[in-house]
Amino acid sequence: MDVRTDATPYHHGDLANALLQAARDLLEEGGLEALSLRGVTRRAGVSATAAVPHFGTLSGLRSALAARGYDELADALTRARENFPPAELSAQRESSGGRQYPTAAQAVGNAYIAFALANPDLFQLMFRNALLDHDRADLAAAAGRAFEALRLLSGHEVPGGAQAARMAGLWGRVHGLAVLAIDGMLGPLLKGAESASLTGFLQAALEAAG
Amino acid sequence: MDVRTDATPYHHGDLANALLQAARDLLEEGGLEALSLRGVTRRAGVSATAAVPHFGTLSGLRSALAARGYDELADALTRARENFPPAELSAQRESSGGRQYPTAAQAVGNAYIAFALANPDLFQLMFRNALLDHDRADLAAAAGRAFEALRLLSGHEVPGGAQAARMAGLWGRVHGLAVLAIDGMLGPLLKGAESASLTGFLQAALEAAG
DNA sequence: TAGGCGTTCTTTACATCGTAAAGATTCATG
DNA sequence: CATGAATCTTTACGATGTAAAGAACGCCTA
Repeated sequence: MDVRTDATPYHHGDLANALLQAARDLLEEGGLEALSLRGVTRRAGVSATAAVPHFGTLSGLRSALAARGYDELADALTRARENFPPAELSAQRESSGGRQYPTAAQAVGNAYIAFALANPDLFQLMFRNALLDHDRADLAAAAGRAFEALRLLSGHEVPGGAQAARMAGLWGRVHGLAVLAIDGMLGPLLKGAESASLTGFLQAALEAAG
Repeated sequence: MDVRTDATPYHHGDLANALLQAARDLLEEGGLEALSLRGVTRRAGVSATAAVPHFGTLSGLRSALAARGYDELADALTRARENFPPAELSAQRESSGGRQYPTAAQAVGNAYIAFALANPDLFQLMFRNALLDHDRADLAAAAGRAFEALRLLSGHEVPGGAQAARMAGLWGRVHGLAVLAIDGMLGPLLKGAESASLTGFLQAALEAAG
């Protein structure tokens, strides 16, 4: 017997997206520990197990969220590369004959760090493979896109098989600075630095020679 | 009325250490998610809440474990610096006049990465500040020791306020490579590299110029 | 258009977890 | 030897992930 008299219909219509949005909110508000299936469904106003048909387990929800993160990261990296050089620098570049590709690669690195700082908890989730299910097709596809875009970190090719090691070195540096900054580990170093702003300090750290 | 007739005494004697050892075992076996207060006490053969007098909450247990990790990391870094140069290289160093400090700094970086690869889950725990309680004196002290030892990453001083940025750059590179390797992110890059071994690849990535 | 089926969502249930509180036991200190 | 502090157990409670069964809905087909 149909006893539903209130306005909310039995079927939500777009519950998967609503749950993902709620999950992202919870993640931003309380970090990874605050991301729970029950919390997500509670915020979306549905029953405690309503996420099961869409994501299965908690790891499924996390993976769907991480997939979105990888999509956004891939977009941010390719956008940083395509929008380079910025308009205000094109005149200078033409006159001085400065190298375009290296600084374009720097712009990609800056975009990587900017994404991490803008979405710290999502970024951490994306790189905790133990919490994710890489068998999910959407996650594997999005991560692949991001890794492909990551090659823009390297501005120029390098002879021999050293290209992979070079990529890893560049990636390691931007990734390490990103996670150290997210976890608040750079506080003491930042205090003894010239630039008071975190992004300025990270910029200097990126440019400092090894 | 005393009804205890079995051999196990009511007081354990060294439960704190036993719990920490059990915690470390659980961490190595099942990762961060497997580290639970109840699991630790279960493995130690005591009641479910026996850890409370020693560590308080779960975050307290994690912090005590992380403190041990920082102690070990500090030891590993200082040992790597003090044991440099290795005996087989001292003759070459004297004859060629090679720079000692930069390669000693490399040895410190290698020790950092070696520690992370040898204790992946402990390493991850140490750098997740949201899970730790830095008000605990032992954790703050051990972390301070490790950060002090970390300065050995920089082989020589640098003029002006750029020293902090240089330190961050060096730290970021070794830390980033360590966490990327731990999370299995370097697989695709490793496949297209010369050296098949992970440590050899990381070595090449460290030396690759930016 | 009516019936049936798969999907979506709810309800119920259960094991496990962190943690608080109170009691039992032992140690230490006077 | 007595008293209090520290250690450990027992009990209890709310929250979580997940499994299973049932209700409501959309859709496809006869």
